[in-house]
Amino acid sequence: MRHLEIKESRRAQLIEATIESLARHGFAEFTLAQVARSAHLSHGIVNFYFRSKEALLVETLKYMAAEYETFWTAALRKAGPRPADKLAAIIAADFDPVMTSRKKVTVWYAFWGEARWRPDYLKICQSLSESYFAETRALCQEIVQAGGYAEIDAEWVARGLNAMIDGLWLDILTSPKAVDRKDAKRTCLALLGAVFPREFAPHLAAGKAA
Amino acid sequence: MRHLEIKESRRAQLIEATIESLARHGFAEFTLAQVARSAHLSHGIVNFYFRSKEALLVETLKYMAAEYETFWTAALRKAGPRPADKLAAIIAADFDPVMTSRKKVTVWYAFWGEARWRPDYLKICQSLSESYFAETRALCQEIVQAGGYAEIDAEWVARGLNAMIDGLWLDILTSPKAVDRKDAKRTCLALLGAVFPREFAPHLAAGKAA
Amino acid sequence: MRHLEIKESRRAQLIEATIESLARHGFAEFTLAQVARSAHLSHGIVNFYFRSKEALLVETLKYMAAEYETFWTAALRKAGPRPADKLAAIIAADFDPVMTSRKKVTVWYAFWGEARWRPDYLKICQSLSESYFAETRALCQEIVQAGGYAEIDAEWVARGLNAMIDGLWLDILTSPKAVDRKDAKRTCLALLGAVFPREFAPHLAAGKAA
Amino acid sequence: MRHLEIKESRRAQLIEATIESLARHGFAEFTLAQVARSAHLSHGIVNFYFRSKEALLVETLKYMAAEYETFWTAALRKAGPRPADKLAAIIAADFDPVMTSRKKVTVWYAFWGEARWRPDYLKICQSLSESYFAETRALCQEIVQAGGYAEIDAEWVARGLNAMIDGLWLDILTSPKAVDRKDAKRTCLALLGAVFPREFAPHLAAGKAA
DNA sequence: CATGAATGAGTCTTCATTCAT
DNA sequence: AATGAATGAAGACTCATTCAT
Repeated sequence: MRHLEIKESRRAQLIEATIESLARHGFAEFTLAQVARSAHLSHGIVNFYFRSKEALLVETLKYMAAEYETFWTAALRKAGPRPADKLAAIIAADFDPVMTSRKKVTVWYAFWGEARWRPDYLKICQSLSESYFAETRALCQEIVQAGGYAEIDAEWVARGLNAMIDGLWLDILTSPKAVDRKDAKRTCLALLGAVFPREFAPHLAAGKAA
Repeated sequence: MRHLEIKESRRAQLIEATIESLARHGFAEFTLAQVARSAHLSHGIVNFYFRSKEALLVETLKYMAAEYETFWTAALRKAGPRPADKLAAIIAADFDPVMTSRKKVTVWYAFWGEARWRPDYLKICQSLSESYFAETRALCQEIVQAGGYAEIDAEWVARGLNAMIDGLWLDILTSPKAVDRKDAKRTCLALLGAVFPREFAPHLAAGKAA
Repeated sequence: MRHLEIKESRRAQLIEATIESLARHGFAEFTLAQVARSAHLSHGIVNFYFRSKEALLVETLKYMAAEYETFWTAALRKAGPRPADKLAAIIAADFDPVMTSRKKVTVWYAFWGEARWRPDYLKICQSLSESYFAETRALCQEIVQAGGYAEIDAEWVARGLNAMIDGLWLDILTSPKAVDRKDAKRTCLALLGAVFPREFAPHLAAGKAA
Repeated sequence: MRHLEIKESRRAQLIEATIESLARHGFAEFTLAQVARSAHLSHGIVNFYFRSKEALLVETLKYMAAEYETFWTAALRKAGPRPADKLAAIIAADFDPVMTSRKKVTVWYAFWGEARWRPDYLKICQSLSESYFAETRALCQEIVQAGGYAEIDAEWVARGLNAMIDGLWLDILTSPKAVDRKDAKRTCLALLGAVFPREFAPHLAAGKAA
């Protein structure tokens, strides 16, 4: 293997270990020693592949953002042609157990928690948020126009939907007994069903049947 | 002043300094030295009033939880008699600039971020969440029954509303330019308006007029 | 009560608390806060009655030295007229449960442990040791001369006896199950019996009978 | 040099520095910073090689116990075949300037001083004491049986001898002008000479000649 | 490439001492 | 005379980072 490949594979290994470590212990107890241990590598290696602890964390966040963006846009492509189907696909993706592992989402929220004070994190998180919001807003607008919901402001529907998804994930993480993925998905669809009854009736029915 | 009063006032002073410190620097850079500096006291004093750093943080969270519960239930009492008015009052309280200062909410989310890994925090946060959820669910159920919305599940409305409020606060904190308190409140009322159109039409109209 | 009397009584109270504290926790965990607590007095009082922590400890040691000297010379006075009786009386005093409480002896050895590095302590301990040694040596010399033990060096008998007493106390303190006061006393008398058989036969017999 | 060797050599270096530090300043002023300074290493290194200050002290004590046991049993092996020779060899070893440096013995008594309150230390000290006592008692018993001293209790002779050695070491440490190694050794032999005159006459004569 | 020893800055915590009340 | 709040120095311990091997 070439040096560059080794380098990339080691970096990936350390990023995975970082995710693992953050998920298991949180930011407060996150140390490079733990990362190294979790990656079954020596203590000093981390500063060899990453300039600093901060750099490792930023790279990890970028890695997760790219991964998330990839899988979310893929879900969109695979969805049916109608905007409602696309919205439903995005929601399904957000609560898909295969794609959004509990571990990953835990780490997402750990980063969100710190982002307030770290411009680096904030920029990455905001950028992801914005593209996600832009997409859902566009879809809502299509429905509003095509469905004759003139009195509805697509902006708030998208805003509210995004907020609800974020909030539900917090519920799943902190009160797993009270809320699970299926509940969360159904709640989001119920919101859309209340706003766009004609377009989301079938999705709602499917959600209940599941 | 009596000793007990001094003691209480110093504790409050240090708790306020803790909130200040957390809001300004986040958990990652939170140190007792900063707290002491922010309270204009010597650093040795903190361990005189609180057994440990952890104890100070837990007391701070308890203090905030009590404060929040107090004003939230007060808002409920002052509200009109109809369930919809009460729900609207709760929402108004959640986004009231006087009651929920940006600083305090910032700190709330800092604690939520850590709560995943700290049973102490988790318990306090969950308990607050649950009583809040129980109240909003009860109000939604009243509306469902009184308003003839037999097909609507009050549980998901309350769950979704709570999640949306949490999510909107995150938006306000991390994207203050994109979302403000007024937007957030209107978005919540729009959700309720979509679900319970008859009861929330007036609130919506008032929200838009504002 | 006069001020001076209060002062003396408080000092005595604090010295007793110091002994208590040292016996219970040793030097390593000895703090003024503990002393105050043990004396049921307020935290700041110690530095009011003693210039410093060190001063309190030195005063405590002096207090114990005076007490010990008093009771040891008293035992000597009460003893029979013959030198062997006097020696036996000293030994009996050294292992008398009423006069040498386990607590006090524990503290004695705590001070001895530190004395190596504290000239203040060393002086007090040495002075006590020396007067004790001088007395026992004189008694041994009397026995040597009166008993016709020309070949015996009274110096080493006294030295050895003193050393044995010290060593036995260490045994009692650290291995209470293996050695008790009675064993210790009998061991000392056995030494004397081996060296001065005629004079100590009766004491030995009494020791065995007891 | 291999890593394991470095590790062992550093640990030994730090243990030696601990002994040095304890001997020079005593327990009361023993700090990790001093140990590091005495070992010419940075202060952070100590916690790299030893989990905690306590662990370093326990390891130091274990190290000294092993060392002492080794040379004491070696002295026994090298001694002549008769029990009296063996006893004399043990005593000689105990006061041998090469084997029991003043520094080491000082530290031994520092540990003994703390042992009352530290189960870890106590166990190590007691275990050493006991094996030493068992050996000397066995030797005394042999002499009693072979020498026809039916009336003598070997147990107290051994107990008294051990106590005397401990006590004499205290004298050497605290009153070096009054007692030295040679005095101490002669005192012990005189005790044995008084108890077992036939066996220890030659040792006594040798002691006086020296 | 990789290791892990070494460093030193930074943090929590304890505690003797001071001092206003 | 007594209290206990307040200070600040000092120590144990952690950990990111560097560097020789």
